[in-house]
This record gives sequence, structure tokens and C-alpha cells, in this order.
Amino acid sequence: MKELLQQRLAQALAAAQAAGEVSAVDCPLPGLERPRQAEHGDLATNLALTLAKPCRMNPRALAEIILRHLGDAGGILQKAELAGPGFINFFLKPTAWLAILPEILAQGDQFGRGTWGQGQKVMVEYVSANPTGPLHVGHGRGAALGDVLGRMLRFGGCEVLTEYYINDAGNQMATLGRSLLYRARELRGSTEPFPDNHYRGEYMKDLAAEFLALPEHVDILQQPWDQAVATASAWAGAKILRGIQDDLAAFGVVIDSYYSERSLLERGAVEAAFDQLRQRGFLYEAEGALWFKATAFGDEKDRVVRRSNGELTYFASDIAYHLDKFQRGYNRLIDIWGADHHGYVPRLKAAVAGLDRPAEDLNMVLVQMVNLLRNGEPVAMSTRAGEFVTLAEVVEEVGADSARFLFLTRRYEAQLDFDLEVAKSKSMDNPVFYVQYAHTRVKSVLRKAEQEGVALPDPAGVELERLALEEEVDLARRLAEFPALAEAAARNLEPHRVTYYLHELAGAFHSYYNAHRVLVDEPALAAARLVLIQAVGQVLAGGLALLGVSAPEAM
RNA sequence: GCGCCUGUAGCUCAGGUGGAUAGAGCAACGGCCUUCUAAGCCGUGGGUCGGGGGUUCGAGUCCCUCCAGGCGCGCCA
Repeated sequence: MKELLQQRLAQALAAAQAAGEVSAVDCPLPGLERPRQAEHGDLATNLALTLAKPCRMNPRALAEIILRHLGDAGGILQKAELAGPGFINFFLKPTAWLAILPEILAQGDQFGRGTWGQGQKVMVEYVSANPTGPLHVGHGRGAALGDVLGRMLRFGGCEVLTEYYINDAGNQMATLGRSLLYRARELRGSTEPFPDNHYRGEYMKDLAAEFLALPEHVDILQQPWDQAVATASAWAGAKILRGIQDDLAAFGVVIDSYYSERSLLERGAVEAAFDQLRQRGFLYEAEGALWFKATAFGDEKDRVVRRSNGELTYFASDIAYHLDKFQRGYNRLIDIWGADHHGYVPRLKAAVAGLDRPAEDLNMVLVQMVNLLRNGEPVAMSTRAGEFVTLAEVVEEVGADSARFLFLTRRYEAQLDFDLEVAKSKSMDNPVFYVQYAHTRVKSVLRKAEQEGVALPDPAGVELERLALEEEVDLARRLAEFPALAEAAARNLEPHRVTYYLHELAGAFHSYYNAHRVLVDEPALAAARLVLIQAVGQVLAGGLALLGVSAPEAM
């Protein structure tokens, strides 16, 4: 609809220029937007305002000329009028909007699917928490975001792989093994104090008990220490990772690929990446360590990649990992990180540039903190003491649908207050129920129609013009916006736009539902309204599916 | 000290890439169920868009500066 009008406008402008009434200046596709005020029509353009200066013309006079060449734009316009300093307001024929309804029903859950992403191979990496403990709420926000971005980009036509990078190679794995053994010793009666800088969460005690109970570990504490640590860390790492996968699954998140840092190192990927950097002159030795020349690409200082004790830094394997992603054929990398890692961004971008890849192909999404509340009061969370509210606990308490939706009601750049009591409440405080409820109401009416023996109409045979109410045309207009909204939300990596859209659509439907009956006595009108609400239900379900939230038949 | 994010109604937040008279939910107050689910709807009140400059026909939106809050600034991960 919008596209059609844009074309007609461009044609009208071209015609005016050809007639010599307007000087020929370059003009991009004319901008069309929906005015805030209904009196300003369905769509409006500021074309004449933007062109006035380069054409050295009065904007209103310019608009008059364009209007004359536009005519009725191929029959979709009821009227077009000049307004204010030079806006052109378009009033579409109601039937122009209603035409979307049969289309929605025909396309079903494919309605809104885009093609803009075709040819893009995107990797979305998210969560990637160290397998040293369970996921907490903050991870949940990143998980919801990554999962939904993956869904939205696929919906737009991109080829997407989601991946979890397992940091299973660094010092923290040995620390994990030792932590497990210390707890195991306590279980065997040791009274030595638990050392600092180890994982002291309660979950380690449970793991230690489970670990000791296995027959193959009966004499683990009698084994040489290094050997025992290796056994313990491998066992605990694998165990914790399985737990993380279970927690994610309960949250509705299934990640395509789990990629091991250790496997990367064993393949010699780091040395290969170093070779590439070295060839380009971005590696050098100093003070006994190996450095990457990050300052060549705008970072504030150069960064160590191999320490003077010979160990690789975390950064080194990250360079290799990102090179590996490109080598696997992905041309757009999206990394979702906690905002507390933002200081790390310039050096990784620098590394990508140093590997001769465009730094803008790497998108860092920095998710801000989650403040967990209960009835408005902060819930204490101390990672240091190893005590935090886990994602699993939150999902258990409030449900995956509610948690996901609420995590996606904010821009990721903004901190999020997550109140457990609100998330749990089945009331109007909780936006997810508001949207789901609208969907169940649609389904409820359809069930009622079936009960009353009213056959669902064939959309092709329905007299859509019977939908003459302002609310009905408004609903159709909102539905018609969904494809563009899904595209904009995906392109800008902004899932919250979908949540807001759904909330508004649900609101418009609730109002309509309360004010008007669908199953009226007059068959032609009832049929038209059934088509309308089916389309509403379809878009609600489609939008919720993008968010990974269920669209229940009944509540 | 430097860097990133944030500042919009009492509270929590939206404001598709500069557009016309700034929006929603919650909270407050008043109404609506013998009719398709009241987890809903209708109505009322509520604002120096943190402050100050600038850019232009036009700024919540772009630039500069100041203020306030959050988070970071290791040869840690």
C-alpha cells in the first residue's frame, strides 16, 4: 500500500519535472509516514518541504503541482490535500486497507516474512556463559534477545546460525575443578577453609556430592592433585553445561551450535590467526609478551595476546574464534554481550579490522543489566558470595512466556527492572497476558461460531466493504503494517518494537471486541467480521511466534 | 581522570531514521457483565522531554557543553 503510493508519488514528481514545472533535482524515494493526528490522513509526505530548497520554490506551490500530477493514484485515494507548510496528506479509500485481510488469511503464518535478508549469512552468538555455574537472570535477558533476533532475522530471509561459545580452555576450568575437589574434601571431613577466588556457590556442594557418589571417583582424593583436578574440571564443566542447556530449553531457547574454545585451540586456530596478523605487521614482541597493535585501529592501547609466561590471553582465542566465524562463511556477526564487557569492544573490532575484514560486519549488542525486584524491592544478588537468582528459578516461578516477553519490553541499551511479582501476576499489570488474552478471545469467537453452525467464510467471497466502522479499518491498517514492522525491528536488532506493536494491536482489538459483536444476525456482516478477527488472530500469533511466546487457544 | 549506556507524566517506559497539538501501561478517581472469556472496555486528571547553547522552514530526535545515575577502564575471565 505504502510502496504503491510511493511509486505513484515518484511518478508524479517525474512527470512534473518532465513538464518543466519543477527543476530536475535528484530525489530519493519520497518519505511517507503515518501522521499522529487522524485529521492528517492515513499517510503523509513531506516531499514538497524537502524539495523546496533545492528547487528554489515555495513548498506549498510545489505541493500543488505534485498533487495535480498525482490524480487519484490509480484509484486507491479518496482524497489528497495540501496542509500546513507544505505537507501532503493522503486519505485512502477504506477498501484499500481492507484488501490486506484475505491476503493475511491466505499467507497464514508466512504473513510478514521478508526477503530483504536473502544472501546474508548471519551468526548470532549469545549467552556464551562460562560453564562454571548456572545461568542467572542477566543471562536470561541475553538469551531471550539472541533467540528472538535469530527468529526475526530468519523471518526476514537471512540464513542464520545461533551459537554458544564455550570457554572451556582457560584458567577458570582448573579453578572449577579445584573448587569441586575442595567441596569434595569437606564432604570427606576436611576442615580446611574454602580458598578465596574459587566458585563458592551452593551448587558446588551438590555437584561435589554427586561427583563423589560415582563409582569411578571413589578414590579421587587419593589421586595425584593435578590429575584429580583435570578429572574434576572435565566432569563439572560437562555437567554444568548440560544444566545450562536444560535451563535454556525450559526458557524456550535452543541454540543451534555449541562451539568449544578448546577445540579451536587444539586445531591451532590461534597460531593461524596470529600468522595473518603478523603478515600484516600487527603483532610485535615487547617486555617478553606478544602484543596486537590495536592502536592501529583506534583502540586506546595495544593488547597482549600471549603473556610473558607463555599463556595465551582470552583475547587471543577470541581473535581466532571470530576469524573462524568469517571463515565458516558468515558475512555478518552479531555478538550479544553483557554491557559490563563494553570496554572489550574496541579491541575486538580492531582485531577484525586487523584480519582485513570490515569492522562493521561485526555488530556488538551490549545488553544492559537486569535489576531483579520483588514488589518493587531489590532482590539481593551477590555473585561474589556465589548467591544469585538463577534463570531456572525465575522461569520456574513466572513461566517462560512471561519472562521472555518482559525481557523484550525494553530497548537492550536500557537497564531493565524485572519485578517477579508483576511477571507472575495474571492481571493487567502483565502485558504478556494482555496480548495472549486478545488471541484467546479471537479463538473463542471462532469456537462460538462453530458451535452455532456458522461456517468460517471463504475470504474471497466476503463483502469486505461491510467493514465500514472506523475501528475496523483501523485494525486492518495496523495489520497491514506488520511486515514493515517486522523488517524494521529485525534490521535494527530491536525486538522491543514487536512487543509494543503487539500490545497496541491487542488493545485495538480489545476495544473493538467490547464495543461490537462479531457474530451478528446479518450473515454478510458476520462473515466480514469473522475474516477480520481471524486476520487479527493470525498476526497476533505470528508476532508472538517471533518472540518465542505461545499464543494459547484458551486461558 | 578517560570511555560506553541512560535521563520523557507520581512510577515503569514507547516515541520506524528531523515533521504538524508529545504517547502507552501502572497508580488515582468515576462508570460498564441475563449477549462471542471483565486476565477486558469507556471516561477524567496529570509534561519546562535533566539544564544551557547551536544547526534549519521545523528538534524529544542531530552537534557542543554542563549536571545526575549505572557500568567499565589488568600480561583476569
